[in-house]
Amino acid sequence: MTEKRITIYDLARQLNTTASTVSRALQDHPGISKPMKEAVRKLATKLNYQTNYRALSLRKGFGNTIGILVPQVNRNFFATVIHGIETIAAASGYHVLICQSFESLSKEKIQLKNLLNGRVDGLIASVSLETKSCTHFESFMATGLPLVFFDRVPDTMDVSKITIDDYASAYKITEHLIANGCSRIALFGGPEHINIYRNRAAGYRDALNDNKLPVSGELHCVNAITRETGYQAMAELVSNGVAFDAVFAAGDYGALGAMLYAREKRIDIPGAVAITGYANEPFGEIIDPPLTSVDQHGIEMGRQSARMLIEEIEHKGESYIPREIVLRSEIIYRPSSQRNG
Amino acid sequence: MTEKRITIYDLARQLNTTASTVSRALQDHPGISKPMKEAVRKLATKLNYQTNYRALSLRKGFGNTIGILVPQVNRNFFATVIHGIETIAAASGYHVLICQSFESLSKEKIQLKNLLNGRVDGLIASVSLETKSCTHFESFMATGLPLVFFDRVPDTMDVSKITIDDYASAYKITEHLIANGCSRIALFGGPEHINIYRNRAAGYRDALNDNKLPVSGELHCVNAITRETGYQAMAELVSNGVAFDAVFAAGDYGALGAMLYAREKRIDIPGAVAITGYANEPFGEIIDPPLTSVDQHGIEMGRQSARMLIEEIEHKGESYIPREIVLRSEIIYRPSSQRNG
DNA sequence: TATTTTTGAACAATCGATTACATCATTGTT
DNA sequence: AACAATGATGTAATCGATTGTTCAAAAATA
Repeated sequence: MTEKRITIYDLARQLNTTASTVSRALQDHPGISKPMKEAVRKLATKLNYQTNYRALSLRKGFGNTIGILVPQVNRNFFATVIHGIETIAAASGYHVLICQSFESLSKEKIQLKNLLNGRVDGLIASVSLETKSCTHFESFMATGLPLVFFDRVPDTMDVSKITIDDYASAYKITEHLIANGCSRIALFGGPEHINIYRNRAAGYRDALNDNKLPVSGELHCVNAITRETGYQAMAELVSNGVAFDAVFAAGDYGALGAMLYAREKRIDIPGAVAITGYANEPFGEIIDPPLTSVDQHGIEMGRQSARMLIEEIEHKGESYIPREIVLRSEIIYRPSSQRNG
Repeated sequence: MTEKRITIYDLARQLNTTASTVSRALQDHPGISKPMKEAVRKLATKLNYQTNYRALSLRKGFGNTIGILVPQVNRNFFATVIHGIETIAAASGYHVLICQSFESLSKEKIQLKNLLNGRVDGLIASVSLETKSCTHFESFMATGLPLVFFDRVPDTMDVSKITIDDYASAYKITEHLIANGCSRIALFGGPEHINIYRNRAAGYRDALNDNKLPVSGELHCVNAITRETGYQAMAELVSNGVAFDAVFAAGDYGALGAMLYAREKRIDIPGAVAITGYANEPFGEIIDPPLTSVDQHGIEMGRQSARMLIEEIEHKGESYIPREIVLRSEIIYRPSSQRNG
């Protein structure tokens, strides 16, 4: 059952030569004669020799593997980013190791510890909702491993980051609601220690201010980015008798909760309440009415993250100046927010 | 910048002892004195020593890592199974390495090659849609690494497998459609070299036969499991003037395509055409009308897969008899298929 | 033919851990 | 006082690859 793995020593023995010769032959080293190379290769394929990654990476000190740490893979945005990373990684000869924090700080820390034990040569990460302090990421960096953040990035750290224009798109989508006749726009926000939610909230507020609309506290639902909290936030607005004619949700799932509540209570969308989301999850196109949202160009974000990280990995030793890239997002206008159309 | 990693040799040098003592101290070996253990541990934490996974796994011959190879992580079912696997893996001290085939045979082969190079101690897999022959999985097994398949499993291979009762649930859901007055039920199938689609189709056919309903070729849409192909299949049925009053889709995305076509053409669901899906993707609850589907208990499937694999890993050497587990699925009845109700 | 150059392959160190075995000092036994 | 038992470390081999150095034989040159 447990058949031994073939090693270069096995090959060497059968060919009456040494492991070093076998190793060089397999690498097409110039110092090895043609017939020897032939013989080695032939035997290697015959015995289905596979180079032992563990030995190789120990010897070389790197393993051509990049780690990805995301809150959840079961979100279209993250899955898409991963896809983008994989295309670039594969093209550059890197493998990808995916880990999830499930939005939990403690799990994030555990995953990070595993990763830096020599499993990866660099990391692409997006922090969990619970992550306020980043000491664990700092000790990851202290080991000298390159790190690139995307989307949810800690702003206290001096690392490469890639984000989208959260502020600008939130501003723009809020103005879109205003243009559609909304003046009392509720904000379904997320934890503001996370850059994206802070920036989206800021864009929303500034758009209101610039349009001479009041920013009201009762319209600010602090934690409403899941389906459940979105539903609840909507329910509370209604039951508290708060007057509002739109919801700007900082995430699609919060918007979904709002829509489901509206459906249940027969609140007309967008007639009574216009709704917009954020992330352009696929269900937004399916739901009735289809949901206006912001596409974050996940594939591109993934590609750029991977390129940055690989560059850092391959220039290791030379001091690398962290870069920050901000991608332009795209607002996808759908019926949930358009009153005249 | 590139700060050297601390090794046990560094610790030994600073403590005027040897690496073996340090190693033993860190493992709480009984032969090491208390004060020495204390000193080692203190220095280790002070210098933030991390054991080198590459060296460790080379030495030990295993790395406490299990690989997962799935078509896509961006499917609720697969993401859920992965979650289930992770819970068990974490509890047993294993890490998880996730890879995607993106439904492509060639990518599946590449991922598999990477995995067997000593990166994992065992693999949990579900094959891609393109996978007809399994020689690549056989050569994975030939290296002696344990392998467990779930859901989409090759029936030619003698390995542990975990599936759900596709046949039974398809039979039952077809009878449900019949009970709702449907007699001309279209089958939106998938490639029948994949066990699950073959079994679902068989359950459908047998239910029709047992209820004395004809199995008509024109109602069998061979490849309709994506949103696009589902849409197209529906369009073709209609444009070919085929009489049908229900769709049993072997996958939720095929059902989604059908529903979107129906929505576009104002075909009443379930009045004119009743529709059922398979996999219980979350959008099924959101879409209007909500979609009847089959829940596959992904978490449980993941848990059991992980348990089986870990057991095989830890009993390596002893010859292991492959097991097959069939889980009971659950039909989630929703309005898309209920005419009286 | 004697000497130098080239060629092809062997030798041995290394990566960072673990672990069987050897060694030494101490304590206990008779 | 002689000897065994114990406890605490050190020595060295090992996992499977890579690679700088060495070395012998063959080829080229004088």
